[in-house]
Amino acid sequence: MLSIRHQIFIQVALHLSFSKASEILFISQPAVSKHIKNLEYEYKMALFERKGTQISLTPAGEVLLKNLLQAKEIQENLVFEMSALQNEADANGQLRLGASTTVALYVLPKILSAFHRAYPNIEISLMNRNSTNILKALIGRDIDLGIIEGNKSYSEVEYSPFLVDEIIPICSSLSDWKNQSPLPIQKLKEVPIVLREYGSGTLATLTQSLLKHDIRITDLKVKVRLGGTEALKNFLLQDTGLGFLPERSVKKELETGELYRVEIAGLKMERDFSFIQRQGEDNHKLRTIFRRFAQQNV
Amino acid sequence: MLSIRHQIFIQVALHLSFSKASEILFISQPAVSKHIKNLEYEYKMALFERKGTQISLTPAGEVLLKNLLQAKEIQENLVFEMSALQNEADANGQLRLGASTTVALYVLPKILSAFHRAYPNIEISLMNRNSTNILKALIGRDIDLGIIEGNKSYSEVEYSPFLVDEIIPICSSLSDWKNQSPLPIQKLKEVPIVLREYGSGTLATLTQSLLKHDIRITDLKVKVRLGGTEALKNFLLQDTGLGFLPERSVKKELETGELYRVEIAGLKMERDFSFIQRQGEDNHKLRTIFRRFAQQNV
DNA sequence: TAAAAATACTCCATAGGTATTTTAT
DNA sequence: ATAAAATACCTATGGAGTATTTTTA
Repeated sequence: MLSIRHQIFIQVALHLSFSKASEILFISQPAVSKHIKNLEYEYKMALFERKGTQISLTPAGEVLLKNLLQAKEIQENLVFEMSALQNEADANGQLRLGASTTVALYVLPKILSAFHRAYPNIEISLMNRNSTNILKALIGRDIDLGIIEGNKSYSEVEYSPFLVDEIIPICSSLSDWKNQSPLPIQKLKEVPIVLREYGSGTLATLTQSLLKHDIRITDLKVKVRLGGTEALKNFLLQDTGLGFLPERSVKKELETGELYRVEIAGLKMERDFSFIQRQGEDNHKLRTIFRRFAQQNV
Repeated sequence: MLSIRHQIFIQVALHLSFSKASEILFISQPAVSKHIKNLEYEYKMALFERKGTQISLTPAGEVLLKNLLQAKEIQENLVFEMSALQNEADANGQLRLGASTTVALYVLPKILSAFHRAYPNIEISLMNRNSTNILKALIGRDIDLGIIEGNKSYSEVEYSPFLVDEIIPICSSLSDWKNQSPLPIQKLKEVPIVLREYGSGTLATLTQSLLKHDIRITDLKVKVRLGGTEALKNFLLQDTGLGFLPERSVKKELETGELYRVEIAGLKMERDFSFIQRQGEDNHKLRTIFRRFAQQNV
């Protein structure tokens, strides 16, 4: 849809290199030079500043890039819609997802597998970072669709709800706390606790929920702090302490009986996950289809 | 920005004719045929149905057109932004406006003249219809920016406020009602009145305002009904009756003393005019600039 | 002196033309 | 018979290549 010339410009502008662009596009470097020169003649303006071996965008180049990236979004959608018309299974396109750990590890694998069966020609990539970095990656156009905690309605971003994740108290089936369930909430202060590291979303939710019962993290007998859901899970499997984990991350272990869900009266820990995409890009059919598919297959 | 091929497709799809498109684009009809054929080969789908001498879009053609029109919006914006970078006065583009009578006749001329002085290379066209038809023209993409009464927040359309128009009671300077000002509102029922035709916005506002004082149009002694503001104004200049007109339409006549503003206690008649543009097309710089310019130069 | 962009030149694919045929009303 | 699109065939521009030079860090 976009003229070859403008497609070439986009790559040069994104990589700030004529030769890098030529490699990506599988054409020669002089061809790239010529196209950019033609564009500069066409617009009667320099699009790049040549500073020795480095190049950078001029203001005109920035304006051009901004508009072309918008058009490129439409082009990608067009590719998808046209290919999908022939046959759903032939639908063609690429989707760059980003999600924070719980979703990326325990929710998406099943969904992605089913989605891939339904649309085998869609290339999906998944980035796994914390919410802040997913947001950055979205704004920086490194991903097309993100799934993060909360929905703080950032002005550059559109939110749509995905799922509610429950954090539950867990102990090993060997642990004594299994028999003491349900546990009165104030009793928590006497139990040896295993926690996630500072900065984890799971820990933040736990902190929030306990505060409602006037309990602070510092009131707890914290035995050890572990980085990552899996590490914590594996620790609990070997230990007698009590830990807090997303229900989805221990589904299998609860079924096999390796881990046990301890009831704590009145303690409900939930966090919302939402889809995010860049403002004004809601006419992108593949993203909409993926969102609906995910919402229906959680 | 769009490849030549797709630009040609757009024209064929909009006019549903290969030869019409060839005329518009100043190329031969066989060239058009070839390009469409190539596109159909590229997408591996028919884009047009050939039914004898007529052609129509296939579903695939519809999808392609929809996406390309979105991209064309961006292309037009790009042309404007790039040309404006060189020099504001060189800014290049076209703007198709639509407005209802009061605005088109009494507000826009001054603004358009000033705007043309500031941006001599922008082609402006102005369509003058009633609010409903302006809305239709906007949705049908015959205009880019409209100015209509009210702001009923139609889902396909974005509103932004422009100005408040006051409707005032008017009589000729020869008329006796000039001396009876201010007039008690109930006295209106005894005054010979000249009204606009059914369906006019001015009449609707008048009807609304009188209803607040429990006065119906049928309570008035309506002498004559006239189609159009100018007709009504010219009639009043020759007559002794009382009429209602937008203040902006009689500004000059009030200054010269040919017409006179009758005060009616407690009767305030106002209507809001708003800019309208298609949803999601707010990144169109020329339209934004024109809106701001107009708002500052009312 | 090495890395990146620009220049020079060559070649061929394709956008565009004219003339003509096909198709459906 | 006429209007519109398709086909055939020709031309020339411009997009792409290789080889080489220029530039500057």
